[in-house]
Amino acid sequence: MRARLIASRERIIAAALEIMAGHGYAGCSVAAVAEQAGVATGSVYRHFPTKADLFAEVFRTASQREVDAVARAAALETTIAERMSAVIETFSGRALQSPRLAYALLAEPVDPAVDAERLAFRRAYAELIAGYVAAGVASGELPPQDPELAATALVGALAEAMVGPLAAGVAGPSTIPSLITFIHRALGVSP
Amino acid sequence: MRARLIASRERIIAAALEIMAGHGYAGCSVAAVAEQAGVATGSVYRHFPTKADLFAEVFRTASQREVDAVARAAALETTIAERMSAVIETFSGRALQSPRLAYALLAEPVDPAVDAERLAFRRAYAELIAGYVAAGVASGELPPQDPELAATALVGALAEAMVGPLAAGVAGPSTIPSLITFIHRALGVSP
DNA sequence: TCAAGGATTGAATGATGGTTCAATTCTTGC
DNA sequence: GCAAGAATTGAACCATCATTCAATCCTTGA
Repeated sequence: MRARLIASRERIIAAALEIMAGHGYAGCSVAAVAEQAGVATGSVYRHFPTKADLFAEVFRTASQREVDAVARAAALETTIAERMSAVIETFSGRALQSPRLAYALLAEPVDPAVDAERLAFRRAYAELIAGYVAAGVASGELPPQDPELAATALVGALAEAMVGPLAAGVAGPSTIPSLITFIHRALGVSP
Repeated sequence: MRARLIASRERIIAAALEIMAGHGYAGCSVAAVAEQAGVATGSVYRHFPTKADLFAEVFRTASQREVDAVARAAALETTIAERMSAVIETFSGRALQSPRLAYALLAEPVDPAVDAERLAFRRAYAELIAGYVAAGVASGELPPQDPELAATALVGALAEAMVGPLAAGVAGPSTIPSLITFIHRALGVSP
Protein backbone atom coordinates (compact mmCIF):
# COMPACT_ATOMS: atom_id res chain seq x y z
CA MET A 1 0.00 0.00 0.00
CA ARG A 2 2.80 2.33 0.99
CA ALA A 3 4.56 1.14 -2.13
CA ARG A 4 1.46 1.75 -4.21
CA LEU A 5 1.28 5.32 -2.96
CA ILE A 6 4.87 6.02 -3.85
CA ALA A 7 4.45 4.39 -7.23
CA SER A 8 1.37 6.49 -7.88
CA ARG A 9 3.27 9.64 -7.06
CA GLU A 10 6.07 8.63 -9.39
CA ARG A 11 3.60 7.84 -12.12
CA ILE A 12 2.08 11.31 -11.84
CA ILE A 13 5.47 12.97 -12.14
CA ALA A 14 6.37 10.75 -15.07
CA ALA A 15 3.06 11.55 -16.74
CA ALA A 16 3.62 15.27 -16.31
CA LEU A 17 7.08 14.96 -17.81
CA GLU A 18 5.73 12.97 -20.72
CA ILE A 19 3.07 15.55 -21.50
CA MET A 20 5.60 18.35 -21.19
CA ALA A 21 7.86 16.56 -23.64
CA GLY A 22 4.95 16.08 -26.02
CA HIS A 23 2.85 19.22 -25.76
CA GLY A 24 4.80 21.57 -23.53
CA TYR A 25 3.69 23.10 -20.29
CA ALA A 26 0.69 24.51 -22.12
CA GLY A 27 -0.69 20.99 -22.52
CA CYS A 28 -0.31 20.16 -18.85
CA SER A 29 -3.73 20.62 -17.32
CA VAL A 30 -4.17 18.66 -14.12
CA ALA A 31 -6.84 16.61 -15.83
CA ALA A 32 -4.50 15.69 -18.69
CA VAL A 33 -1.72 14.69 -16.32
CA ALA A 34 -4.10 12.59 -14.27
CA GLU A 35 -5.44 10.80 -17.31
CA GLN A 36 -1.93 10.08 -18.59
CA ALA A 37 -1.02 8.73 -15.16
CA GLY A 38 -4.15 6.59 -15.05
CA VAL A 39 -5.61 8.21 -11.95
CA ALA A 40 -8.52 10.54 -11.30
CA THR A 41 -8.02 14.28 -11.30
CA GLY A 42 -8.66 14.52 -7.58
CA SER A 43 -6.02 11.91 -6.78
CA VAL A 44 -3.29 14.24 -7.93
CA TYR A 45 -4.14 16.29 -4.86
CA ARG A 46 -3.41 13.41 -2.54
CA HIS A 47 0.22 13.75 -3.58
CA PHE A 48 0.67 17.46 -4.25
CA PRO A 49 -1.05 20.34 -2.49
CA THR A 50 -1.30 22.41 -5.67
CA LYS A 51 -0.51 22.18 -9.35
CA ALA A 52 2.41 24.54 -8.81
CA ASP A 53 3.92 22.15 -6.27
CA LEU A 54 3.61 19.28 -8.70
CA PHE A 55 5.34 21.16 -11.45
CA ALA A 56 7.99 22.57 -9.17
CA GLU A 57 8.93 18.96 -8.51
CA VAL A 58 8.66 18.03 -12.17
CA PHE A 59 10.98 20.87 -13.09
CA ARG A 60 13.36 19.92 -10.30
CA THR A 61 13.48 16.32 -11.44
CA ALA A 62 13.98 17.13 -15.09
CA SER A 63 16.54 19.81 -14.35
CA GLN A 64 18.54 17.56 -12.06
CA ARG A 65 18.67 14.97 -14.81
CA GLU A 66 20.01 17.54 -17.28
CA VAL A 67 22.57 19.01 -14.93
CA ASP A 68 23.73 15.54 -13.93
CA ALA A 69 24.21 14.51 -17.55
CA VAL A 70 26.27 17.61 -18.23
CA ALA A 71 28.31 17.15 -15.06
CA ARG A 72 28.97 13.51 -15.91
CA ALA A 73 30.15 14.38 -19.41
CA ALA A 74 32.37 17.16 -18.13
CA ALA A 75 33.91 14.96 -15.46
CA LEU A 76 35.31 12.66 -18.14
CA GLU A 77 37.50 15.47 -19.46
CA THR A 78 40.65 16.95 -17.99
CA THR A 79 41.44 20.35 -19.46
CA ILE A 80 39.10 23.26 -19.03
CA ALA A 81 38.78 23.55 -22.80
CA GLU A 82 37.62 19.95 -23.10
CA ARG A 83 35.29 20.33 -20.17
CA MET A 84 33.61 23.35 -21.65
CA SER A 85 33.25 21.60 -24.98
CA ALA A 86 31.66 18.66 -23.20
CA VAL A 87 29.26 20.97 -21.37
CA ILE A 88 28.17 22.67 -24.57
CA GLU A 89 27.87 19.50 -26.59
CA THR A 90 25.96 17.65 -23.92
CA PHE A 91 23.63 20.54 -23.19
CA SER A 92 22.90 21.21 -26.84
CA GLY A 93 22.75 17.58 -27.84
CA ARG A 94 20.21 16.72 -25.18
CA ALA A 95 18.18 19.83 -25.88
CA LEU A 96 17.96 19.02 -29.57
CA GLN A 97 17.07 15.42 -28.74
CA SER A 98 14.00 16.55 -26.75
CA PRO A 99 13.29 19.99 -28.12
CA ARG A 100 9.81 20.38 -26.67
CA LEU A 101 10.98 19.50 -23.18
CA ALA A 102 14.05 21.68 -23.47
CA TYR A 103 11.92 24.58 -24.57
CA ALA A 104 9.58 24.06 -21.64
CA LEU A 105 12.46 23.95 -19.18
CA LEU A 106 14.29 26.92 -20.66
CA ALA A 107 11.85 29.41 -22.05
CA GLU A 108 8.18 28.48 -22.26
CA PRO A 109 5.79 30.74 -20.36
CA VAL A 110 4.86 28.96 -17.13
CA ASP A 111 3.13 29.72 -13.87
CA PRO A 112 5.19 32.23 -11.84
CA ALA A 113 5.61 29.74 -9.01
CA VAL A 114 7.12 27.26 -11.45
CA ASP A 115 9.29 29.93 -12.99
CA ALA A 116 11.17 30.16 -9.71
CA GLU A 117 12.22 26.56 -10.21
CA ARG A 118 13.52 27.49 -13.63
CA LEU A 119 15.80 30.08 -12.08
CA ALA A 120 17.13 27.40 -9.75
CA PHE A 121 17.76 25.20 -12.77
CA ARG A 122 19.79 27.89 -14.44
CA ARG A 123 21.64 28.63 -11.26
CA ALA A 124 22.54 24.97 -10.86
CA TYR A 125 24.13 25.04 -14.30
CA ALA A 126 25.88 28.27 -13.48
CA GLU A 127 27.29 26.86 -10.26
CA LEU A 128 28.56 23.75 -11.96
CA ILE A 129 30.30 25.83 -14.58
CA ALA A 130 31.57 28.37 -12.07
CA GLY A 131 33.42 25.54 -10.38
CA TYR A 132 35.21 24.62 -13.60
CA VAL A 133 36.02 28.24 -14.33
CA ALA A 134 37.39 28.81 -10.84
CA ALA A 135 39.54 25.71 -11.20
CA GLY A 136 40.76 26.90 -14.57
CA VAL A 137 41.70 30.28 -13.13
CA ALA A 138 43.48 28.62 -10.19
CA SER A 139 45.48 26.32 -12.47
CA GLY A 140 46.42 29.16 -14.79
CA GLU A 141 44.53 27.69 -17.74
CA LEU A 142 42.25 30.74 -17.71
CA PRO A 143 43.03 34.39 -17.07
CA PRO A 144 41.77 35.95 -13.82
CA GLN A 145 38.03 36.62 -13.89
CA ASP A 146 34.86 36.42 -11.81
CA PRO A 147 33.82 32.77 -12.20
CA GLU A 148 30.25 33.42 -11.04
CA LEU A 149 29.61 36.11 -13.58
CA ALA A 150 31.34 34.25 -16.39
CA ALA A 151 29.31 31.13 -15.64
CA THR A 152 26.03 33.06 -15.49
CA ALA A 153 26.73 34.82 -18.77
CA LEU A 154 27.71 31.53 -20.32
CA VAL A 155 24.48 29.83 -19.27
CA GLY A 156 22.54 32.73 -20.76
CA ALA A 157 24.48 32.50 -24.00
CA LEU A 158 23.92 28.77 -24.21
CA ALA A 159 20.21 29.00 -23.49
CA GLU A 160 19.59 31.89 -25.85
CA ALA A 161 21.51 30.22 -28.65
CA MET A 162 19.30 27.15 -28.24
CA VAL A 163 15.90 28.84 -28.18
CA GLY A 164 15.93 29.60 -31.90
CA PRO A 165 16.97 26.11 -32.98
CA LEU A 166 14.50 24.57 -30.52
CA ALA A 167 11.64 26.53 -32.06
CA ALA A 168 12.81 25.56 -35.55
CA GLY A 169 13.37 21.93 -34.55
CA VAL A 170 16.98 21.72 -35.68
CA ALA A 171 20.26 23.57 -35.37
CA GLY A 172 22.51 24.34 -38.30
CA PRO A 173 25.61 22.13 -38.44
CA SER A 174 27.88 25.00 -37.47
CA THR A 175 25.88 26.15 -34.46
CA ILE A 176 27.60 24.00 -31.89
CA PRO A 177 31.20 24.46 -33.12
CA SER A 178 30.60 28.20 -33.34
CA LEU A 179 29.23 28.23 -29.83
CA ILE A 180 32.28 26.34 -28.58
CA THR A 181 34.62 28.84 -30.19
CA PHE A 182 32.64 31.74 -28.77
CA ILE A 183 32.67 30.38 -25.24
CA HIS A 184 36.30 29.26 -25.29
CA ARG A 185 37.26 32.75 -26.32
CA ALA A 186 34.95 34.32 -23.76
CA LEU A 187 36.62 32.41 -20.96
CA GLY A 188 40.08 33.10 -22.36
CA VAL A 189 41.04 29.50 -23.10
CA SER A 190 44.47 29.77 -24.71
CA PRO A 191 44.19 28.88 -28.41
CA MET B 1 -12.68 64.04 -31.10
CA ARG B 2 -10.25 62.19 -33.34
CA ALA B 3 -7.51 63.73 -31.22
CA ARG B 4 -9.26 62.63 -28.05
CA LEU B 5 -9.39 59.06 -29.34
CA ILE B 6 -5.71 58.99 -30.12
CA ALA B 7 -4.88 60.57 -26.80
CA SER B 8 -6.99 58.00 -25.02
CA ARG B 9 -5.16 55.21 -26.76
CA GLU B 10 -1.82 56.72 -25.82
CA ARG B 11 -2.95 57.12 -22.23
CA ILE B 12 -3.89 53.45 -22.04
CA ILE B 13 -0.49 52.37 -23.31
CA ALA B 14 1.24 54.77 -20.95
CA ALA B 15 -0.85 53.47 -18.06
CA ALA B 16 0.04 49.88 -18.89
CA LEU B 17 3.72 50.80 -19.01
CA GLU B 18 3.46 52.60 -15.71
CA ILE B 19 1.85 49.63 -14.00
CA MET B 20 4.40 47.27 -15.51
CA ALA B 21 7.18 49.48 -14.18
CA GLY B 22 5.56 49.52 -10.77
CA HIS B 23 4.09 46.07 -10.25
CA GLY B 24 5.23 44.03 -13.23
CA TYR B 25 3.05 42.27 -15.75
CA ALA B 26 1.42 40.43 -12.87
CA GLY B 27 -0.21 43.67 -11.74
CA CYS B 28 -1.57 44.48 -15.17
CA SER B 29 -5.20 43.43 -15.11
CA VAL B 30 -7.28 45.23 -17.69
CA ALA B 31 -9.25 46.85 -14.88
CA ALA B 32 -6.08 48.19 -13.27
CA VAL B 33 -4.78 49.58 -16.56
CA ALA B 34 -8.13 51.23 -17.26
CA GLU B 35 -8.27 52.82 -13.85
CA GLN B 36 -4.72 54.14 -14.16
CA ALA B 37 -5.60 55.55 -17.57
CA GLY B 38 -8.75 57.13 -16.19
CA VAL B 39 -11.16 55.26 -18.46
CA ALA B 40 -13.67 52.47 -17.91
CA THR B 41 -12.63 48.85 -18.35
CA GLY B 42 -14.75 48.46 -21.44
CA SER B 43 -13.17 51.46 -23.12
CA VAL B 44 -9.88 49.61 -23.41
CA TYR B 45 -11.64 47.41 -25.95
CA ARG B 46 -12.46 50.36 -28.17
CA HIS B 47 -8.72 50.61 -28.82
CA PHE B 48 -7.46 47.02 -28.61
CA PRO B 49 -9.28 43.86 -29.63
CA THR B 50 -7.79 41.84 -26.77
CA LYS B 51 -5.55 42.27 -23.78
CA ALA B 52 -2.81 40.40 -25.63
CA ASP B 53 -2.94 42.94 -28.46
CA LEU B 54 -2.63 45.78 -25.98
CA PHE B 55 0.41 44.26 -24.33
CA ALA B 56 1.99 43.26 -27.60
CA GLU B 57 1.96 46.94 -28.41
CA VAL B 58 3.16 47.90 -24.95
CA PHE B 59 6.07 45.49 -25.26
CA ARG B 60 6.83 46.74 -28.75
CA THR B 61 6.87 50.34 -27.60
CA ALA B 62 9.01 49.71 -24.56
CA SER B 63 11.40 47.45 -26.48
CA GLN B 64 11.81 49.92 -29.27
CA ARG B 65 12.72 52.58 -26.75
CA GLU B 66 15.38 50.31 -25.23
CA VAL B 67 16.87 49.20 -28.52
CA ASP B 68 16.92 52.79 -29.76
CA ALA B 69 18.75 53.98 -26.68
CA VAL B 70 21.37 51.27 -27.09
CA ALA B 71 21.72 51.96 -30.80
CA ARG B 72 22.11 55.68 -30.16
CA ALA B 73 24.81 55.11 -27.57
CA ALA B 74 26.67 52.69 -29.81
CA ALA B 75 26.50 55.02 -32.77
CA LEU B 76 28.55 57.60 -30.86
CA GLU B 77 31.53 55.23 -30.74
CA THR B 78 33.91 54.23 -33.48
CA THR B 79 35.80 51.05 -32.65
CA ILE B 80 33.99 47.78 -32.15
CA ALA B 81 35.39 47.57 -28.61
CA GLU B 82 33.92 50.92 -27.70
CA ARG B 83 30.65 50.10 -29.35
CA MET B 84 30.27 46.89 -27.40
CA SER B 85 31.11 48.68 -24.18
CA ALA B 86 28.47 51.27 -24.97
CA VAL B 87 25.92 48.53 -25.69
CA ILE B 88 26.59 46.78 -22.40
CA GLU B 89 26.70 49.93 -20.32
CA THR B 90 23.54 51.35 -21.83
CA PHE B 91 21.63 48.11 -21.62
CA SER B 92 22.65 47.43 -18.03
CA GLY B 93 22.39 51.02 -16.90
CA ARG B 94 18.85 51.39 -18.16
CA ALA B 95 17.83 48.01 -16.79
CA LEU B 96 19.12 48.88 -13.34
CA GLN B 97 17.40 52.25 -13.53
CA SER B 98 14.00 50.58 -14.05
CA PRO B 99 14.49 47.10 -12.67
CA ARG B 100 10.84 46.11 -12.50
CA LEU B 101 10.22 47.11 -16.10
CA ALA B 102 13.43 45.46 -17.27
CA TYR B 103 12.47 42.27 -15.50
CA ALA B 104 9.03 42.34 -17.11
CA LEU B 105 10.52 42.84 -20.56
CA LEU B 106 13.25 40.25 -20.15
CA ALA B 107 12.07 37.44 -17.98
CA GLU B 108 8.77 37.76 -16.15
CA PRO B 109 6.19 35.11 -16.94
CA VAL B 110 3.68 36.61 -19.36
CA ASP B 111 0.84 35.50 -21.58
CA PRO B 112 2.20 33.31 -24.40
CA ALA B 113 0.94 35.75 -27.02
CA VAL B 114 2.95 38.50 -25.37
CA ASP B 115 5.97 36.26 -25.03
CA ALA B 116 6.25 36.26 -28.82
CA GLU B 117 6.83 39.99 -28.64
CA ARG B 118 9.62 39.37 -26.17
CA LEU B 119 11.37 37.13 -28.65
CA ALA B 120 11.11 39.91 -31.22
CA PHE B 121 12.65 42.28 -28.65
CA ARG B 122 15.60 39.98 -28.14
CA ARG B 123 15.99 39.45 -31.84
CA ALA B 124 16.02 43.20 -32.44
CA TYR B 125 18.94 43.48 -30.03
CA ALA B 126 20.66 40.54 -31.65
CA GLU B 127 20.29 42.05 -35.09
CA LEU B 128 21.64 45.38 -33.98
CA ILE B 129 24.66 43.68 -32.45
CA ALA B 130 25.12 41.30 -35.36
CA GLY B 131 25.58 44.34 -37.57
CA TYR B 132 28.41 45.62 -35.40
CA VAL B 133 30.03 42.21 -35.25
CA ALA B 134 29.82 41.76 -39.00
CA ALA B 135 31.38 45.18 -39.49
CA GLY B 136 34.12 44.30 -37.03
CA VAL B 137 34.87 41.08 -38.87
CA ALA B 138 34.90 42.90 -42.21
CA SER B 139 37.30 45.54 -40.92
CA GLY B 140 39.60 42.98 -39.35
CA GLU B 141 38.96 44.22 -35.82
CA LEU B 142 37.42 40.86 -34.99
CA PRO B 143 38.42 37.34 -36.02
CA PRO B 144 36.16 35.51 -38.49
CA GLN B 145 32.95 34.26 -36.85
CA ASP B 146 29.22 33.87 -37.33
CA PRO B 147 27.88 37.31 -36.40
CA GLU B 148 24.30 36.06 -35.92
CA LEU B 149 25.28 33.37 -33.46
CA ALA B 150 27.73 35.60 -31.61
CA ALA B 151 25.10 38.32 -31.30
CA THR B 152 22.44 35.88 -30.09
CA ALA B 153 24.76 34.38 -27.49
CA LEU B 154 25.76 37.84 -26.41
CA VAL B 155 22.17 38.95 -25.88
CA GLY B 156 21.58 35.82 -23.83
CA ALA B 157 24.66 36.48 -21.74
CA LEU B 158 23.64 40.07 -21.15
CA ALA B 159 20.08 39.23 -20.21
CA GLU B 160 21.02 36.36 -17.92
CA ALA B 161 23.66 38.43 -16.17
CA MET B 162 21.02 41.07 -15.48
CA VAL B 163 18.27 38.85 -14.11
CA GLY B 164 20.00 38.19 -10.81
CA PRO B 165 20.84 41.86 -10.15
CA LEU B 166 17.33 42.89 -11.22
CA ALA B 167 15.79 40.56 -8.67
CA ALA B 168 18.18 41.81 -5.99
CA GLY B 169 17.64 45.43 -7.00
CA VAL B 170 21.30 46.27 -7.53
CA ALA B 171 24.39 44.95 -9.29
CA GLY B 172 27.78 44.68 -7.65
CA PRO B 173 30.20 47.38 -8.79
CA SER B 174 32.28 44.89 -10.75
CA THR B 175 29.40 43.32 -12.66
CA ILE B 176 29.45 45.64 -15.64
CA PRO B 177 33.26 45.81 -16.10
CA SER B 178 33.43 42.02 -15.79
CA LEU B 179 30.71 41.65 -18.36
CA ILE B 180 32.57 43.97 -20.72
CA THR B 181 35.74 41.93 -20.38
CA PHE B 182 33.84 38.70 -20.92
CA ILE B 183 32.13 39.94 -24.06
CA HIS B 184 35.17 41.62 -25.53
CA ARG B 185 37.05 38.37 -25.16
CA ALA B 186 34.14 36.36 -26.53
CA LEU B 187 34.11 38.41 -29.70
CA GLY B 188 37.89 38.34 -29.97
CA VAL B 189 38.47 42.06 -29.57
CA SER B 190 42.26 42.40 -29.65
CA PRO B 191 43.49 43.33 -26.15
C1' DT C 1 -31.30 74.59 -28.86
C1' DC C 2 -31.88 70.04 -30.26
C1' DA C 3 -31.76 65.56 -32.12
C1' DA C 4 -28.65 61.93 -34.18
C1' DG C 5 -24.87 59.17 -33.77
C1' DG C 6 -20.92 57.87 -31.75
C1' DA C 7 -18.19 57.30 -27.34
C1' DT C 8 -18.13 55.78 -22.61
C1' DT C 9 -19.50 53.38 -18.72
C1' DG C 10 -19.15 49.45 -15.41
C1' DA C 11 -21.84 45.82 -13.90
C1' DA C 12 -23.05 41.37 -15.79
C1' DT C 13 -21.38 37.45 -18.49
C1' DG C 14 -18.67 33.58 -19.62
C1' DA C 15 -14.67 30.59 -20.22
C1' DT C 16 -11.09 28.36 -18.27
C1' DG C 17 -9.15 25.15 -15.37
C1' DG C 18 -7.58 24.49 -10.59
C1' DT C 19 -9.62 22.57 -6.46
C1' DT C 20 -12.93 20.20 -3.42
C1' DC C 21 -15.75 16.53 -1.44
C1' DA C 22 -19.59 13.21 -0.88
C1' DA C 23 -19.96 8.77 -2.61
C1' DT C 24 -17.67 4.59 -3.68
C1' DT C 25 -14.08 1.18 -3.78
C1' DC C 26 -10.32 -1.04 -1.99
C1' DT C 27 -7.10 -2.73 1.89
C1' DT C 28 -6.19 -4.56 6.23
C1' DG C 29 -6.43 -6.46 10.83
C1' DC C 30 -9.31 -9.45 13.49
C1' DG D 1 -15.73 -13.07 6.19
C1' DC D 2 -16.31 -8.62 7.94
C1' DA D 3 -16.19 -4.10 9.60
C1' DA D 4 -13.18 0.13 10.06
C1' DG D 5 -10.63 3.17 7.88
C1' DA D 6 -8.02 4.80 4.17
C1' DA D 7 -7.64 5.67 -0.82
C1' DT D 8 -9.86 6.87 -5.07
C1' DT D 9 -13.14 8.79 -8.01
C1' DG D 10 -14.93 12.48 -11.06
C1' DA D 11 -18.51 15.55 -11.34
C1' DA D 12 -19.56 19.87 -9.18
C1' DC D 13 -17.67 24.03 -7.36
C1' DC D 14 -15.49 28.31 -7.40
C1' DA D 15 -12.23 32.15 -8.23
C1' DT D 16 -10.29 34.87 -11.49
C1' DC D 17 -10.36 37.92 -14.96
C1' DA D 18 -10.97 38.91 -19.83
C1' DT D 19 -14.73 40.31 -22.50
C1' DT D 20 -19.39 42.12 -23.64
C1' DC D 21 -23.39 45.22 -24.00
C1' DA D 22 -27.55 47.81 -22.71
C1' DA D 23 -27.89 52.17 -20.71
C1' DT D 24 -26.01 56.76 -20.44
C1' DC D 25 -23.39 60.66 -21.67
C1' DC D 26 -21.07 63.83 -25.13
C1' DT D 27 -20.08 65.90 -29.33
C1' DT D 28 -21.51 67.82 -33.48
C1' DG D 29 -23.96 69.77 -37.27
C1' DA D 30 -28.16 72.11 -38.44
